Amino acid sequence: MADNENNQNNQSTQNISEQNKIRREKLLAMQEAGKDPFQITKFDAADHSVDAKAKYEALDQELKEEIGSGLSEEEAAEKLKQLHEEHKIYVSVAGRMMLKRVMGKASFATIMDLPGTIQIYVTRDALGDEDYQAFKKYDIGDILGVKGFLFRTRAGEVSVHVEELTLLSKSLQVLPEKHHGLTNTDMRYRQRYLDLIVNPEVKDTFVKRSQILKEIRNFLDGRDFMEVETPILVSNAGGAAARPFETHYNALDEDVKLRISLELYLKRLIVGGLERVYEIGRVFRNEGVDTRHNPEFTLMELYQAYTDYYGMMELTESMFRYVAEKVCGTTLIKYGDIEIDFGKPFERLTMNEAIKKYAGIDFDEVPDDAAAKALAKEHHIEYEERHTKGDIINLFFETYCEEKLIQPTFIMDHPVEISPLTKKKPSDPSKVERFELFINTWEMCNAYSELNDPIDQRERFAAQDAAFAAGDEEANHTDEDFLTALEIGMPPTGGIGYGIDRLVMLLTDSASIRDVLFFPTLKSLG
RNA sequence: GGUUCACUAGCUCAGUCGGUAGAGCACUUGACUUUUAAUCAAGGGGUCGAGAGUUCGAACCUCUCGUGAGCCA
Repeated sequence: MADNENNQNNQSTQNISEQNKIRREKLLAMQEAGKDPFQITKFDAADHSVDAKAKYEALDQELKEEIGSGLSEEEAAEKLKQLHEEHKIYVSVAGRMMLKRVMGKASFATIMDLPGTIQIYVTRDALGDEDYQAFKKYDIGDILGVKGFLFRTRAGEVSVHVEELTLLSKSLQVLPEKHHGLTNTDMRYRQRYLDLIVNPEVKDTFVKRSQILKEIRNFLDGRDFMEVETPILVSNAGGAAARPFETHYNALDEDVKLRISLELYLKRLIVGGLERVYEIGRVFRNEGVDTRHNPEFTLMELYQAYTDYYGMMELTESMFRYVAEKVCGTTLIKYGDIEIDFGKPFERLTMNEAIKKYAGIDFDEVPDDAAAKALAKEHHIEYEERHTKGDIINLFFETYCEEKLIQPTFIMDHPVEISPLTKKKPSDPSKVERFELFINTWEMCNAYSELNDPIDQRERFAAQDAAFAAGDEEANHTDEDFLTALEIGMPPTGGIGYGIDRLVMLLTDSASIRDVLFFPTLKSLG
């Protein structure tokens, strides 16, 4: 603690750059002159940059129509100028100064607000000498509030002719360079606020992320789903194959885990009679980081009573199509060099069909674990001794099929061994009623006809406990309360889990999950 | 976990063979009342990620460590 304070003191007094020192001196001078920007509490930012410009263009169009085509070009231009003088639009805009061009007694600057930027024209004549001199000292990065009227400059840019200018906040740090922005990934992630200021496409991505979530909620609302919230701190983190984070709850003197999925609590709510529920929430998996994994990420799960995985396929397909259409305005999505078509019906393949298609092996003809392992050895696929035929099928799928699945494809009917919470297929109890949706080789969601047989579920939990004992650290553990809920009785139910971050990556053409998380998990500095 | 790459001014980047640390933007001062990366003139700004080693001499070579990115598992 003491060390921390020392470090901070060092930063604020010693390791301060020349430019930052100048900014602090400017602030101090303003404060001593009784013009402390930090004492200002509000500004009536009635207009946004982009709306103001649109308003002017609309008026411009109207006035041109009024003039008609009777006059010569020169006369018409003169008349238009005169009409604009008579119909000034007054605006009040606030934002961060991003560019500044001082030319003696007149200046141009660009200020940026949420939707975009607008140029301001600041003159000594309109502001008076004192305010104009003050403006000349303002820095790029300062927050300004301006009031004035709109006009078009000689170069054609709609700008605010400023009559009143207020410094609303002083920036004491130098912003990154105006053309290249901030490229250092470490700094972009640690100081996302800077990234958002200087790299406009970053803002676009996160605006889109918010729209995606909104449209998912709209879609589910249209199907009578109810949004719910369930515990994040749990004693038994189940519902997925992953290692949990562990922590300690002092008041109960009990170790708890952070949830790795939403499943077991949402199903309890189906037992409770809520019929259609979903949750969009953060889950935590104690695993490494790469371009598609962050230890905390946003999962959506939904459960619908009285339907099965075919119902879930219909819902999934409709939802992806709906969200793409609403957010991107099209169902043809460009991601890097490829184009993904959400408009066409999604392909449906069973896992065994997929392996047959891409590896030429028919696992329906493979009799037992030993035969499966022999095949794995033959194809140089590494497996563990505890693996069964189902696990081997999964390994073959991962090796030969995933990389082929670019366009949206439902992979169905997984082996029972890798699906501990799923109903078996009545026609073939070695398989379950499950699908995963693959797009661009990524697993986008995972859905089941949910297992509602409490006796079968207890056996599956027992198998998971055994797997854990045999070294599978990602295995589930028996959840007695969940079993009690199933014993009370859960209707036949379809359920799905969606990785929201990957969906956002696809729809925003982002190469890494870190580009769709404001603050991705990073190692703390020294 | 393995491996490759990156880390130099506030930011983006050069830096030759190991021989006095460079540019653009930004900053300061001056000129400039319709600019568009405004322009022109002058000036200031560096713990070369950290530490150790080799050397007469290290941003550069070697080792260790830190952070990040990519690839592999």
